[in-house]
Amino acid sequence: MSRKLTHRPSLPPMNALRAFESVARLGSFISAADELCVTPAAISQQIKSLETWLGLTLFDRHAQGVSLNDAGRQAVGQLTKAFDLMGDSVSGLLRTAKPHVIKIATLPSVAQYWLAPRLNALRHSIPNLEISVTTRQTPPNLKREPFNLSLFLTPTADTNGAICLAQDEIFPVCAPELAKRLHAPADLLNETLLSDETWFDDWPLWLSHIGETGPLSTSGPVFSLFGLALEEAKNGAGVIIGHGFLVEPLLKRGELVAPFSNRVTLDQSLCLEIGNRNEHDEIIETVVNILTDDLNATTRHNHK
Amino acid sequence: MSRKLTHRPSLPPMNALRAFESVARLGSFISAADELCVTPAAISQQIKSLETWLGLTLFDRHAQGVSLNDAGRQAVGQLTKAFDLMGDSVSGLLRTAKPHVIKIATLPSVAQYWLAPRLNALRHSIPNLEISVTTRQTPPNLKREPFNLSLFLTPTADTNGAICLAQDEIFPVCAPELAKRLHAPADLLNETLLSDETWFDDWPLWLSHIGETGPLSTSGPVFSLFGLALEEAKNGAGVIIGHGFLVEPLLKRGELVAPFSNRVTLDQSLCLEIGNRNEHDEIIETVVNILTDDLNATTRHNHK
DNA sequence: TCCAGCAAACGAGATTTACTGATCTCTAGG
DNA sequence: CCTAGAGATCAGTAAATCTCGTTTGCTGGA
Repeated sequence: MSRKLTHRPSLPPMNALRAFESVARLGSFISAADELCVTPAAISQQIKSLETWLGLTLFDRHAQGVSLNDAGRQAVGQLTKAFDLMGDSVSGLLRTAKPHVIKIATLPSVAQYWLAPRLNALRHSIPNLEISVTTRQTPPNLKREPFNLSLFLTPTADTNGAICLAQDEIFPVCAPELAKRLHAPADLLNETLLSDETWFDDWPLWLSHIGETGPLSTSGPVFSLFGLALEEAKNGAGVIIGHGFLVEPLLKRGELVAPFSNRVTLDQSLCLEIGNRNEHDEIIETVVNILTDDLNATTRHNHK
Repeated sequence: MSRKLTHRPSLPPMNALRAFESVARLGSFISAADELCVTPAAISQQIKSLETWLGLTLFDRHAQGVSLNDAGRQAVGQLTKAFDLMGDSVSGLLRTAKPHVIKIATLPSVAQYWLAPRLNALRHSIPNLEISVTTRQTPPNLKREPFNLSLFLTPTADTNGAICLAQDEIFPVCAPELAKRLHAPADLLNETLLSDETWFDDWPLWLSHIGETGPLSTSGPVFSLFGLALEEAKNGAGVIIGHGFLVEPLLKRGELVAPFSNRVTLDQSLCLEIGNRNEHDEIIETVVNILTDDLNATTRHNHK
């Protein structure tokens, strides 16, 4: 009945609020766009629609970006709480309804070379376990998105509350065959330098750390996934920068070798973060224990 | 860059969450549809999309409606808090940014006959005051929607925290000319009985309360607004059920008369509710004082 | 001073999402 | 057995949201 006399709902557009919260928290339209998986233009429009609806502006616009104004600063705290609550309620729902499902978010390369070898141990130790692995380039916001675990490279500065599994260490690796031609970094001049989109900067990074500033071209083939590039390297197609925790097993098996001793330690680690959990959630504890077995091999089996 | 490798955002559809929260709180798709100003079909689809996304159901379906299941019950509390927080942050934003704007939500008839005469007093007492009156059929959720005041008929049972301005009292009124023909309720048989959509039940209600169960037809012309019907009554077009707090001034001025002494007191009152406010918000205090002047005429001017 | 580069704004068209209106199902109650 | 009420379903449509290409405004370096 009163449904016909349609009054416009006096609520602001919610998606615009989410966009605002994201921009406010991250500090720029571009980062917010990344987080929400849209273009900055979409963010720009959402913010604009919100400001129009409210009849006031929320950001000061500068040439080099935006910054919250007083009004925006007032609102962001509560909004962040609200969206966190929302995310947490959904996570909680899924945890309770499907306690045997573990959702892990990680980098594609970590999933393939670090996580995959350990999945069998997990399935073996925990009957009925259902593991869902989601690969992405950026870590999820565990307060919002319903993942149980996240496994990403984290700058050493902000490893609070995370379990560090391995310091990140980079160095060139290649097929044993090819390595015979390499005696010093300068020899790389004659080789194909492989790289991938995620770690595109690894070659210049390693070269500059070892003091090599020569004419080495870092413009070899670029693969969309580290895994693809690494397979090529195994086939002898070129040299690639490997990350210690990923290539260690391959080195052990002799499928790859590290032609130089120059390892560069980066200021970041492979870190395991745990999402909000229910009380007495033994499954997640067990999973974490197994994944961290490499770290504290002596304290294994102390779960349950 | 990583913007291109579009991972689907791991968040549930927010509008579906809002629909769910509304249904959970109100207990039915239809009430939720009313609250959100959409059809029940829309709610049904939103709920369904949410349940599909989650991979679990949130309601038990019965023929006569839905009821929350365990999963739904777990989630609703947090979600309600989240949406309340969201609404509150927006309200706070508007209050702070535009402290001189007072938004009032009320019934159309109350706006016209009760509020309008008092607006001048408000404007007169508070310089620069900007009053925005929104009329609708159902009270706003003050935790969510950015109104400063709401003025609606509230059942006596749930007047907690509200200021009751007048008990609701209904009785027939008509033009003085027409009243000459009316000596007892039975005389209404020969008259046109006016009514409006909002208070369509007033005639049967009054008749049954005074013990009149006769053949009186209550099927006179129905106006979409009480105000229109009342104007017709003033013009002598028929008899209408008036609400005491609305027609009192018209009776005083002699534009209408109450032909019978049978007044029926309903179990509801005109109540003023105040939305979340900032500390030290003198303007809203003043407005409330002026609107409640009728009640406590002796304590007036005690604001400031 | 001029130019390159970054971040955001803008506009048009494409796409996705959400809503409506009509129809169908189920069941409690007459 | 029939009816009324609450949902579910479906197809067409309306609305919102997004993308792409371009433009603007500013800044820091040549």
